[in-house]
Amino acid sequence: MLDATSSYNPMDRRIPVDDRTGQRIVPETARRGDRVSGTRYGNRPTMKDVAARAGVGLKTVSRVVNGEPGVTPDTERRVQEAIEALGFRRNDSARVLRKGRTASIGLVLEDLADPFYGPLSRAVEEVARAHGALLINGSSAEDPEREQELVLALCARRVDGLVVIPAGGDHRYLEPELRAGVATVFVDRPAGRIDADVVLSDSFGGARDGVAHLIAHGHRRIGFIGDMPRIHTAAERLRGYRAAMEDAGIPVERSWMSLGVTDPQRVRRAAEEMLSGPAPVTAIFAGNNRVTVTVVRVLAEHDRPVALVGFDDFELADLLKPGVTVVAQDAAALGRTAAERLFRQLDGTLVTPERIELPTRLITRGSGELPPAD
Amino acid sequence: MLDATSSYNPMDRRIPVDDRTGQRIVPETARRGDRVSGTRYGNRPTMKDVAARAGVGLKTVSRVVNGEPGVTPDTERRVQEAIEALGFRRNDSARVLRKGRTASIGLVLEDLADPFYGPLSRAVEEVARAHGALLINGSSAEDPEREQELVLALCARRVDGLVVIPAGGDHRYLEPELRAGVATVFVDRPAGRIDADVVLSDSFGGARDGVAHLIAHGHRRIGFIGDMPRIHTAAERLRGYRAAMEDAGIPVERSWMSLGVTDPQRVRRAAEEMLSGPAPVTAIFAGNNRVTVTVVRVLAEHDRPVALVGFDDFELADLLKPGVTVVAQDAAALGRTAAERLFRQLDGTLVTPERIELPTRLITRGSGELPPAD
DNA sequence: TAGAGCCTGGACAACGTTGTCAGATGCGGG
DNA sequence: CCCGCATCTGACAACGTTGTCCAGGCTCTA
Repeated sequence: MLDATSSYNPMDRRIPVDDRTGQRIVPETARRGDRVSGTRYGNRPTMKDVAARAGVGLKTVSRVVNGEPGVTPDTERRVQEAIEALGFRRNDSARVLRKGRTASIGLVLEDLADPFYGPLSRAVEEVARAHGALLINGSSAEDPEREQELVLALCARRVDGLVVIPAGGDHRYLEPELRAGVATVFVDRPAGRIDADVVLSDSFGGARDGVAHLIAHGHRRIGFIGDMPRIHTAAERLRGYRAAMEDAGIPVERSWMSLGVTDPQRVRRAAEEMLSGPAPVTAIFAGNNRVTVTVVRVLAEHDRPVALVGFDDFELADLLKPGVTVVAQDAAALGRTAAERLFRQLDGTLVTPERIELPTRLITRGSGELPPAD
Repeated sequence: MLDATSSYNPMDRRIPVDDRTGQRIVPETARRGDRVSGTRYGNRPTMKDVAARAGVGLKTVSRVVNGEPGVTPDTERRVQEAIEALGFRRNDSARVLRKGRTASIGLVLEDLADPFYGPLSRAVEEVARAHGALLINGSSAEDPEREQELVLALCARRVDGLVVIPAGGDHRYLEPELRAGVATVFVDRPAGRIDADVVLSDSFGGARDGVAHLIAHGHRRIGFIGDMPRIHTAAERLRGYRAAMEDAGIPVERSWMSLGVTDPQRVRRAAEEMLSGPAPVTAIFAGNNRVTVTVVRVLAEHDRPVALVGFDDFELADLLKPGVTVVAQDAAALGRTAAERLFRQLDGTLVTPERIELPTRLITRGSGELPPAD
């Protein structure tokens, strides 16, 4: 774990006590009375300070800061000078308290470092920016509790809206928030036990098409490696795999499927098992990005050519030998669509929650077109 | 551009006016007087509402919410029930206003979608989390004005600290913020005209080592493709290139260097030019991630083998044929180090600004060890 | 049984901003 | 010269929370 034993504990619930004496430490605010030339010592100038310096009223400063009409150019100049001189910056917390809106939206995703979420996050940010809002984001690390913790922290900060890539399966804890008017859109996976907007990729259709592609190239023994079925996308992709196999009248063997496998070592083992034995698979369908990459590594060490189709595109997939055929989903489009719906909720254009599925696209690059090496 | 003509304009400076009638629209707050069973209609319950429902005083609710001592179990239970029933969530804006700290830090980087910044961002987030703080981030898109806009917006929201990957070269606009006690750390590139903490990779040393590596493998005509020298890292890497060449006594020809080139098409053209003509380069040093990838693409189409070393590692570099030799920097370490310094500033452990350089690591994978094909 | 001391709970002000409203100022016309 | 009007300005309350401080009720002891 990370070290967090510092004295910076903004949300600390304990009363600070001096280690040696056991005395209560004098809280910061008690020391703040001292004034140095009009501004609180060690603190930021307020509109009041600006007003005093410019020799005008408080509200006049407010008007200048917000570009409201009704201030003579001369007064405005004096105020501007005072602002400049003091380095005044409006306190948006106070503003929010008064106005009710924060002009910020929250994004909760699984892991910012995952290349799939980078573009998604960026797309959400761009839409937010176009609406004058800032983006606060957090990674749930695929942990439902951490997701809830994050979401509630964002709500406590009164974000105007939430874009959530759910880790958990039960989002009833959001009900009071929805009632309070927090716009909410779920992305990539549907919300659990709650009626809300959802924007998804067509995981089922994409996986079915990808597997059908392998079947069309003559494969019958096709492996599937994917995440835990409790994750909606993983379950849907598995369903797509099964559907394609069933459509082709191929009974699926137990040993061809590896579920809930996600870390490289286990993926590696799973792939190696499928590829050994008396009747090894001749093709593999990889349920996501990370799995695909690991499988590529395994296949690179493998002598017999094995076909591969992966769900989700990745950089350089075209440069590998052979290029990796993938079912591509558009992460940026997911983010953009979700954010746009969010802001339409906020301006009242949107009322009824909907479920939107974005199509996927099969990109053939070679690995998915290899014939079975029986 | 993105559509932003909605009625959601939280930071709008104009007074809302009805399009057709020209009448001023009644502002939200004017409608909020209506009360429904104790809570503001369409609004969130406050501690006052909880207090009323639980039949206790306001401060008692505050105590329960913050886990402060001095509340009988029975009272606490009643308050908890009221909180539950009303779906109360503490308003952190008000809290901030009162306490002075927001428990959030801002991160301004170039582009969240860039694979280099994902891990960096995540590392900052983890440290923040360990300190109970949330992360707000924004992309500057390498635009100094947008950087400043973002930073100031974050300051207005009173983030406790800032981690900035600077796009601009002049950060004097941050002076009032620093004076006001906003902890600030610059990452990846140094701050301009201001005295602040900086955490960098050793771009100069890394580039010098990378180029020296090529020289050690017999190359003398070595190309350099990098970003605009106004970007500090780009300038440093160029300096490293020149230093290595000079150390080896190789005079650098003008045509070997391509600066300020960053989009794929121009990188492609630059690489092709270096590789043609009477005395083409036999090796290329790529100044960053994106350049490296594009050069790999060009070389893949090229018949004669050309050695390549890239600055900054990327996923799958090992899987290409040949594997790409890189000077790796640790993005996560950059983020972690920066964030840790930030919180040490916040708890007062750290006072004097410092410049920290993190070492790079040469990872040989094949492309950098190719002999010159003279 | 009275008084000291502790524990619990609540009234109140303050944080920095914005909306309301009324007062001040200046100008032109009667 | 004074009134009316428009324009500009400022006093004040409110937003929801937390820190301070005091009151009232309890227990314990002399």
